[in-house]
Amino acid sequence: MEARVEKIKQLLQSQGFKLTPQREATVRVLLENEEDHLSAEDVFMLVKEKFPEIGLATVYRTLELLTEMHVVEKLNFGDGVARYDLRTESNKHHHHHLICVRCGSMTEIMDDWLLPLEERLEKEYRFRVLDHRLDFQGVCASCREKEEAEGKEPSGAGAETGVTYNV
Amino acid sequence: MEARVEKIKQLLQSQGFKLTPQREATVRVLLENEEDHLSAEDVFMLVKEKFPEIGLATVYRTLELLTEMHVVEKLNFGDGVARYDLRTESNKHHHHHLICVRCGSMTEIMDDWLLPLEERLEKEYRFRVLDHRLDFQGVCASCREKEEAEGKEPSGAGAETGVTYNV
DNA sequence: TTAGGTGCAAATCTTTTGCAGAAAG
DNA sequence: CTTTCTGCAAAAGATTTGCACCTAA
Repeated sequence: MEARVEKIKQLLQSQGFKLTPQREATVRVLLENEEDHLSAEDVFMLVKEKFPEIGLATVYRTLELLTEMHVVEKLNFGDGVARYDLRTESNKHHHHHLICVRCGSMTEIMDDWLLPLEERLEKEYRFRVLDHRLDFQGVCASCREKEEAEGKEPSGAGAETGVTYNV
Repeated sequence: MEARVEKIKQLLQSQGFKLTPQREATVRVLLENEEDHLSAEDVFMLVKEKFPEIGLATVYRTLELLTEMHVVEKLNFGDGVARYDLRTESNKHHHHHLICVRCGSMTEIMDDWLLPLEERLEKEYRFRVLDHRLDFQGVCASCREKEEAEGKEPSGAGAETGVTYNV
C-alpha cells in the first residue's frame, strides 16, 4: 500500500506535479476501495471523512490528473456519473463488466478474452488498440434462478428485457 | 422508410402511445441519419428544420420513450452527451466502435465477434446476455500513417497514448 | 372527456472554471 | 518569487420536471 502510494508520488513528481495531502488522501481512498467503481461524489465523501476541509473541485481535479497520468481509468456506465477505477497490473486491459438489467448488480471478469480480437483489428483495420471497454447487459445467475423459481419463462420478453424490435 | 415509420407507429400504439407529428419528425430524423450517432441536441436541430415549433424537452422525451421501446439505443462515448442509434436488423448486437484517440474519428464494425464470448458467459457465469457494448480506443489507420510519415515512432508513448503505469 | 402530449421555463445534477489566497520548491 | 495547488462560489452544460394548455380516440 505504502509502496503503491510512493509509486504514484514518483510518477507525479516525474511530471512536475506534487502529491499534496489532498491528493494523497484521494489516492488512498481509491486504494482502499479498489473493488468499487467510485464516482467523484463518492470519492469526495470518503476523502472528507479523513480530510474534512477538502473541496469537491479538488477531487475532480485530482481525478482528472490521475486519469491523464493513466493511474485511474474513467468509466461510464450510462448512469449519469463518471466512475473511476485504479489501473493495476491485474485489471489493465482486462476489465469487462456483466451488468444485470434486473437487479443492477455488476460483476467483473478479468480474463482477457479480447486479445485475439485486438489482433484481428490490427490486421484487418490497421487500428492500434490502446484500450477497450466491454460491457454486457443481461440477467445474472441469481436473478435467473429467482425468475425460474417463480415459474416465469426462462429468459423473458417484455418491457425491460432487452427485446429488440427491429425497425 | 415509410414501412419502418409504420412499424414504429404500430409498436407505439400497441403500448398505448401515439406517434404524434413531433415524434414522427424525430423518428424520421433518426432514419435519415442512421449512420451517425446523434446527440439529443443534434436531433433537436435537425427536427427543427422541418418542425420549427418543437421543444428540446419533447425531443428528450421522445428519445427516452424510443429507448424504453428498444427502438433506439442510448450510447455513451464519454464526451458528456448521450447519443442515440436506431436498433436495426443489421446493427442489433453487432455494434462495435473503434475510437481514435488522435483524431476522434469513430469507425463501426458490424461483425459479431462476440458470439463465442457470449456463449462462454452463459456457460461459465450463467449470465444471459441481452446486449453488449464494445468500444476500442486506439489509433486509426490514417493517424498511424500520418505519424509514420512524420517520422514518429510507430505507436508512441506519451501523455495521451494509453500508456499504463501500473500502481 | 380523459389520458396522453407539448412547449416553455425553471429546476436539477454533474462537472468545470475564475479567482484570491496558501504552500512548496 | 514563481509555479503549483486549494477552496469557494459561480458558471456551464446536459437533462428532467412542473405546469397550463392542447389534441386526439
